[in-house]
Amino acid sequence: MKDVAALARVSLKTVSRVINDEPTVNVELAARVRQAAEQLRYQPNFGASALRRRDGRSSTIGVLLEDLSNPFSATIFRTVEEVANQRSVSVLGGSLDESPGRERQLTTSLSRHRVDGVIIVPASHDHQYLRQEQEAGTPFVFVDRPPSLLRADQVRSNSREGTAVAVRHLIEVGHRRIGYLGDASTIFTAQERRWGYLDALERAGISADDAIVVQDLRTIDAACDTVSRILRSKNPPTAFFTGQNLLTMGAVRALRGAAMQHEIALVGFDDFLMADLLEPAVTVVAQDVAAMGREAARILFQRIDGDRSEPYRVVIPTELITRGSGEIPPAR
Amino acid sequence: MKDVAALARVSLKTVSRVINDEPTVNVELAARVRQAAEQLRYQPNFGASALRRRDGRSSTIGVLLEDLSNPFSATIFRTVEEVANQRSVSVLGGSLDESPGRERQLTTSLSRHRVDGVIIVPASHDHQYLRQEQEAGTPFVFVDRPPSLLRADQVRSNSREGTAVAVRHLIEVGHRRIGYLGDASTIFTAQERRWGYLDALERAGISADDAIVVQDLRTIDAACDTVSRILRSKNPPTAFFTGQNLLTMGAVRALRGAAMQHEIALVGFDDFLMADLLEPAVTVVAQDVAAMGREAARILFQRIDGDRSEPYRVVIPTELITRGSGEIPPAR
DNA sequence: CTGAAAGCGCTTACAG
DNA sequence: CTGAAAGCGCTTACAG
Repeated sequence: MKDVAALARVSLKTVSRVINDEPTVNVELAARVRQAAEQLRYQPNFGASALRRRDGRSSTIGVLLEDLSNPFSATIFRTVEEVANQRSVSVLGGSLDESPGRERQLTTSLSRHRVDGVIIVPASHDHQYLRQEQEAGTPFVFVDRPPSLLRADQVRSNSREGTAVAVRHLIEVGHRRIGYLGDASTIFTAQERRWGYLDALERAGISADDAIVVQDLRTIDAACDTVSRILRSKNPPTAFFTGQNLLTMGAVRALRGAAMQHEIALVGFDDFLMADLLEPAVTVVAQDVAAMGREAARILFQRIDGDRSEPYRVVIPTELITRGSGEIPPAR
Repeated sequence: MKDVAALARVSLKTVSRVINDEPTVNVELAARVRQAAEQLRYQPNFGASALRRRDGRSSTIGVLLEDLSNPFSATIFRTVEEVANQRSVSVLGGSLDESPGRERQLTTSLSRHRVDGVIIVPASHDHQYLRQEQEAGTPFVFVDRPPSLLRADQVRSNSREGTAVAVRHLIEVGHRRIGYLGDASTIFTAQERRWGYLDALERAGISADDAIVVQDLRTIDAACDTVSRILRSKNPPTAFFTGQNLLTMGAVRALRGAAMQHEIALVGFDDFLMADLLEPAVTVVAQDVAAMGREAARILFQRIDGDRSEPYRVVIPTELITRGSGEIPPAR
């Protein structure tokens, strides 16, 4: 900037004015500054500018997700990025892998970078440690899972109702014995979905059987093994509900392995690429992940722009997509 | 920091020493500083520190990808993030969507953030504009596609050879008429794969037929439509090679739609989740995307650490995974 | 409309 | 081992 000022024969302050598009600059001087900046390929230093600025804005936000390499996380990142880019804001991304330790680490790192706001799919269950930062003016928007012991905005799907609808669908097809596979029970949505499953059973007067309700499954292989084991048990279910993408894929694999894919019904939570090309095509409860990301970004920037109202609590509806696997009637 | 110094009754400089783990600090003073920092929940300001530091390091790198929401890009981001986190470096991510304009925009933004280095899957074909930045000390590592008109490190798969191996495989199964579907011909890897296809045909003395070689296909739907159209043509191929994930999925859909999936062979470039669960399971040329990301990150940090040697050119091998669809013999 | 001085939070370079 | 002064690149607050 100093060099630009020298080359354009103006003061530092005038260069600063031109760079920041302040209107009160003589057209001729502005042109001279711009030409000098061009010639020197001057790039303003965001960090230095943020340091002195009144608002201290860094033009950076943070997005902390479960795992950037899974489609859910990646879609959230992408939609947030889209909104951020319209405002020339850059996005720092990080994966928490369900580790509260990493959550602490990465939020600390974001705070040292003085990000203007954070979108987070949290791994921990106690967010009091964010209070200070929040009160200092950094907004946090929680996605997919609510904040614990902290008042903050949240955006999520109606997991419980969505699951209940799906399980009710299986019941309507005639199933009375429905297996359930769920993710780690520490995860909010996993709990919600299990509740939704129990809601639907209860409404139909069916009592749950722990032998066919398995939680804390995290991978395709774990789900595959579990379904295989249950299929070989004394009184196997006639249908399965799987609480997450990978578990659905694992169930597909197990049913296929047992050549039962056309006899045993299956509904999964969350849609996935190729679900419609499997045989049978897989019936799912689809979440609108892009909408979740967009909403979260919208709220975050609203907060950054000064919105100080009560915390928002946005619930995005889910949709049952019937494709075949969920419409297989019970054999008996 | 000022407050911490006041509370600990030491100078600014001493606080700075403690924060940066300089060894020459009295143990007692250090303890007092740490306690004060804890009490005030002091978070050092990376930006301010970078501003004054000799090396000017921001502890941030940039990763510019094609589209964070596709598995290839997401995997690269994830593996880079992994390496960066070990060094407490944060990662700014961005999607270019094959737009040279966005590439300019986002590299400019990264430069204003004074990132310590950039990993990029480029969209443009002229990277001279990065020269100045590069000479000023910001290393760039190109992934999946080489730099143009710029000397820089690159990490990519052996697309051409991998494709040739796959097409040769189809020829060995007995196919002489093999359709080809490729991505936008502006993309380096799309060109490479087409060359690999032509290499294999030539080696077998088969002349290519433009009627069944289609490029510039970008989506599942486009690939599906194209395959459907070709299947209805006068002289359809007995096998297809698809140059990319989405195109493979589109081909699967089209073959399925025509109920030809067990008659017409298919090999796709790049593996995808569920490929092994389709019927028939899909034979693919798999790239080791995680290895590409890891290598790129490794090289980037080596450069950041001062490596000034000649540009690296790393080629990661691909692997043919036979699963069934590629082993279907021609009907005639 | 333009500029000289001060200061953001930190580290450097130096003196003690 | 510790600290007072200067300065990184920028914006603020003020004077002209």
